[in-house]
Amino acid sequence: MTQENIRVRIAPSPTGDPHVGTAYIGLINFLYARQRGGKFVLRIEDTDRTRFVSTSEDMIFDALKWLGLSWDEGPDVGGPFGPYRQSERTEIYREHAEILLANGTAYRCFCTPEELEASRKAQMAAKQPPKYAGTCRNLSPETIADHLAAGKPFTVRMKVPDGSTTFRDELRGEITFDHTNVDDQVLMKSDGFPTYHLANVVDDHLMQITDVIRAEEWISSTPKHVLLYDFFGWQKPRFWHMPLLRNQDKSKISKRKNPVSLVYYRQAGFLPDAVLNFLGLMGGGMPQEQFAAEKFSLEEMIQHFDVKNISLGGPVFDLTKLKWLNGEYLRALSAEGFYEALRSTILSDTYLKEIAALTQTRIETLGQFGNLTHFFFTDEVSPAPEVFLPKKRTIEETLAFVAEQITALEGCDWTTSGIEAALKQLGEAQSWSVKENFMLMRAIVTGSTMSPPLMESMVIFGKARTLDRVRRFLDAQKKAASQKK
RNA sequence: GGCGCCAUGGUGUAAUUGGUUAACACGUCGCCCUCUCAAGGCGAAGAGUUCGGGUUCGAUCCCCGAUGGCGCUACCA
Repeated sequence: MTQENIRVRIAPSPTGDPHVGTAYIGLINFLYARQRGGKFVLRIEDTDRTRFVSTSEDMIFDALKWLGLSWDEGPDVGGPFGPYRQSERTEIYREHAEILLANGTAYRCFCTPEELEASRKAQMAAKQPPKYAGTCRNLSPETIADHLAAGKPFTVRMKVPDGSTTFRDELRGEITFDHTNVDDQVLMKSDGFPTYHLANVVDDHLMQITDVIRAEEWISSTPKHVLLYDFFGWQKPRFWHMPLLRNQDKSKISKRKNPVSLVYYRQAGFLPDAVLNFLGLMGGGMPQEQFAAEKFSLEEMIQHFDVKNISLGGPVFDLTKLKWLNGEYLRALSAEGFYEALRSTILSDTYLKEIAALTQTRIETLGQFGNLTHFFFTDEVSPAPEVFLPKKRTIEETLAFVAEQITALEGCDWTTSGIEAALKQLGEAQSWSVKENFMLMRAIVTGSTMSPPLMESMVIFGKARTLDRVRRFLDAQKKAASQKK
């Protein structure tokens, strides 16, 4: 038996803050590679230009480095199978789409988004499963030539044959999908970018990935991928689908119900070792006899973790337990180490300097520094209704407005002007005065009606932490409101 | 709705892969320590393994069904 060169990858999309789910899947892949002397590849899947966030890629790099999950090949370090950014590989996908077009396993589709939407609606109304109607499946060469000559935009779809696809999931065994449930997936969008399905298969093959370890949500599209490998005549990798991290209510983990940004965990003062340890607890994987206390390092995970032991129920990401674990790591630090941890995060010079600048004209003795800035250093503030509720507003409309504020903040540039513009625009649309609008936000973020400049404070406090604070406020108030009823 | 995946205390996991009083960790509660609060120590409550059928001398574990949860169902990943 020849020694197989194990190669695995994680493929995050730069669509926002780096996600705990990425860290989780990253950890599993990292361990898998390290345990087998394989390579761990980082690939950026930036094929969706509509959701692209320019700052995202660097945040992903930083977050993974912070955790200590280093990659052997990637956009920043290069490697023999680059480029590792899909937006730089469009030519490759185009060529491969041509191959499929030529061998008859794919076809051009000239349907417009509007037509597709209408068709989908009709199917839904008729209680039919929404599926591509196949309008362009068998166009004559002449029609295609005409459309092309007319410059009509088109997509490339895969031509799913009759039958069924069975593949092996390393954790679950064989899974079969009847092709009546596999749609003629778009492979190339009309903007010339590939969809995930094409890019993922092409890259995994070209990058010689041996094991695709990804989240469970991909199971239903795996038949499409398997079909594509067959269309190309390529050898398939092994598939491992990891359970999805969950909110308390068991739904797929989401920012609405849980902090999911790694930036948040970092800024809120979690230690990377604790986060990694906690992630390693999700789904099991570590032998319990040897680690009954459930505390272990990355090195110990490399030594003892076994992907095959992952249990398939979706684990609830329990912040309470993460905090306990983090506390354990904090206590294990030397006094000096603990102080250093503080100084490099929540009491860093840069953080302190930025905060100090806001207070100089607002205090009369240095001893008052804390009075004005405590909210920068606490995990939560809980303003009473007298503080946050505008005089002429009901609690219901206020909370509804806060929900809107969250949405506005999520989408804005995290600068003073960006925040101000987003909030003002929302206020105007909803007929909230600037004063009501900003005072409410001030109360939620600082816990008080008196504070340093709001926008500056929010910028310094950080997007991830600010949003978490506002979301938690909303959540708590909603609960309080519903209990009253 | 269709298709798929999953199912052990409130939460995360164990149970020589058919034989245990179902174990450990978090959380909760109580006691001790203590100027307070944590930490730490000790202890307790909490699941008869979603339910119903099978197979078996015997099922947490194997099979079938039901129920429930989750995911997918885009020119998003």
